[in-house]
Amino acid sequence: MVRKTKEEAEQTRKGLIEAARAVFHEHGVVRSTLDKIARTAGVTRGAVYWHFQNKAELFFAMREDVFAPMIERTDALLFSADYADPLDAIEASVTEFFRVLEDCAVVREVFEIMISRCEYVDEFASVQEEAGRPALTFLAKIERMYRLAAEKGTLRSCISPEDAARDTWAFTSGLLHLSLGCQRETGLEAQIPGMIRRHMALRRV
Amino acid sequence: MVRKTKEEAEQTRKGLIEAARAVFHEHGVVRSTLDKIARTAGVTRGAVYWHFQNKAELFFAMREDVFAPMIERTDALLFSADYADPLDAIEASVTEFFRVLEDCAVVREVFEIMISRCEYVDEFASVQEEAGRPALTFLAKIERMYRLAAEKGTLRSCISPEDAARDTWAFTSGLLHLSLGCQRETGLEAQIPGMIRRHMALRRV
DNA sequence: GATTATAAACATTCAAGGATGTATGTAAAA
DNA sequence: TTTTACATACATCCTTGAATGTTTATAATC
Repeated sequence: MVRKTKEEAEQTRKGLIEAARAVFHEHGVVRSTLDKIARTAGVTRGAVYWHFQNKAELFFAMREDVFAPMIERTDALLFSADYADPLDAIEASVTEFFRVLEDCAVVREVFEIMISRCEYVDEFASVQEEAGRPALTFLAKIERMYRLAAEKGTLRSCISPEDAARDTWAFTSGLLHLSLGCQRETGLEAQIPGMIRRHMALRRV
Repeated sequence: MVRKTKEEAEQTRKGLIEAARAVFHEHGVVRSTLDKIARTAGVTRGAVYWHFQNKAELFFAMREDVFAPMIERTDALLFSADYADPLDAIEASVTEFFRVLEDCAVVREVFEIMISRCEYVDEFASVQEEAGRPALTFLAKIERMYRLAAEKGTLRSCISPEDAARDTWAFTSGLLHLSLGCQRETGLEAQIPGMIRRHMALRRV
């Protein structure tokens, strides 16, 4: 079987990304060989080298596949006009993020790979920078929302929007790392929505 | 040169741990070969296999070398009798943790390796669990302190000690990951003490 | 509408270079 | 003398990148 149609080729590509996710998740990025990924996808290394330059590019593709929709989804809530109080928007956005993380195995796997199954050196050093960018823009976004809340008077006056944003920023990052990194099977997931709610409650008037 | 004295042998062991730290930090754990580590320490792989069973054991030793003193140090502050208010003890302990992290390159390197240069699969899967244990006990410890604060009346009554502890837990973890993982060179380090202070201020009466 | 040239979409093979674990050698400390 | 604390050598096994082979979808041509 050679020379597939465009749709079939696209299927192969998707299959490789899926396989990469599974293999990366099981063996870690460095120990995952292109051969194993290819075999998992039911093809050979030739297919990998056709669709991607190398392992790093395959990794990027796998990541982008999940990251972009995730950001779009949470941003939609964060900037939704449905919430009169910006604090509600922040709470909804963060809650949704962790809901997807728990409900969608694909998303969770990719985040688990990024957090505890990839060594950010050499070709992958840039991944860390790129992964850090969404984190930085997230900070900027919630800072904006906190400022809005301050103007509307729903943020407690003893807290500056900048401080509130940084605190929530660290809180969210920690929650992500704790829930995926080390605290599996401790029932943390079930507590996350409550933790978020009470975190936000701390800064409401 | 063969058959060193016990002290010299111990020096070799220390040297191997130091070399491992440097090489792990530069190339990531998986891509670090025992040969490279040995050469960096000025010995051969024979020495590595004499002192350690394999790479994993060397990794454990490197980690323990830094972790244990770190925990001891922060616990000393957390449980110090010098602070009348348990919230002050928590603040001092966490602040000290990040101070050491910034001041001590060795400690920072080990944490950086643990956070972004190691793939937690196979032989290293257990490392993640072990690394998660200090995190869990930290939660238990600050929960105890928050409870004490509640009894003393220095914790705001609208927050339960459990909630306060979990929030601080996530905050601390996030701070650690943000400062080491992705937000280098953004001046975050300089803001950390202030962030901790204001985080704690949020829950003081 | 049939033919044909082109290039897409892989499979296979090759060359080269490590890495690990173990086995063995060895000189000095104890 | 016996261990210790390594160094050296060996066997095995992988992995990657590139080169080359193969078949067929597809577009251009007639």
